[in-house]
Amino acid sequence: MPRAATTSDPFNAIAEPRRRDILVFLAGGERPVADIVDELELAQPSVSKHLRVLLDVGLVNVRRDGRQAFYRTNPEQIRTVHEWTRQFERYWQAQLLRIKQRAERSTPKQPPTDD
Amino acid sequence: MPRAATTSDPFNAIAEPRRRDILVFLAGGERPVADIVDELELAQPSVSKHLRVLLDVGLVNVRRDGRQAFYRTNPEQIRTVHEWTRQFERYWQAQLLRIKQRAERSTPKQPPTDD
DNA sequence: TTGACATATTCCGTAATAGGAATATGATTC
DNA sequence: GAATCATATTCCTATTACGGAATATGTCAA
Repeated sequence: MPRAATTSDPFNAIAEPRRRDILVFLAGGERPVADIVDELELAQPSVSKHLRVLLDVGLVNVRRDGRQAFYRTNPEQIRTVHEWTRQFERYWQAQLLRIKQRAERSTPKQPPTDD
Repeated sequence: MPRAATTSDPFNAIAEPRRRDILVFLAGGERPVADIVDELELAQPSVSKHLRVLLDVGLVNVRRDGRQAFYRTNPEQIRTVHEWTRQFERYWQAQLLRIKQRAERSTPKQPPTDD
């Protein structure tokens, strides 16, 4: 089985670095496609294709006005990924605590608590 | 250019759902490969291959003891993804606020603030 | 209508994927 | 040393991806 489609979920969609760049650029507010092309220095068809993927998974929204298309990031969908990673928060906090305690033990002004 | 290698960064590595399952399973503490095979009901070679990818990007660590290999999630590396998504936090908070305000406006007990 | 403009799609080629089956490596036990 | 156990790697294949170039679609202006 090959890799899952980029349009299958936000995890696959944000695997591509250019798409992450686009999401960051569009986070502040809606922008026409040409602005993305100029700012990120990508080919226009490439931008349109990336936007298509992002649109399919709901990571961006469009508003069409005349011949322009204004895209903006849909932060709610990024939140999906944020929440998944958040479940590991307690583990990296524990890890940081252990590092801190180790540092305190090497300069024992205060008696360290147990591990 | 095809998609970036799964071993290029954590974003690509966690694009695969089974790898996310493995990371969650290994978050609580180290486990031998056979436990992953049993718990997630995957073929053993498949698990070894996924672990290889996760190891290459630093999402897991190994401790080898005899013929067994004990893997555990390295939460610090997942934090990379968490921090990237976190930059959108203010935007989805603003979005939630707008939704809340709209709800208040439809039952105007209190005068709503401006949009 | 014609032409210019903004964006989207198609076609092509190369490269990487994940699963399955078979096999390899390496450690223990007899 | 031989058999067994735990894990890793290799080979194969179908599928998908992304970039580039060319082209299509749709809108506005003259």
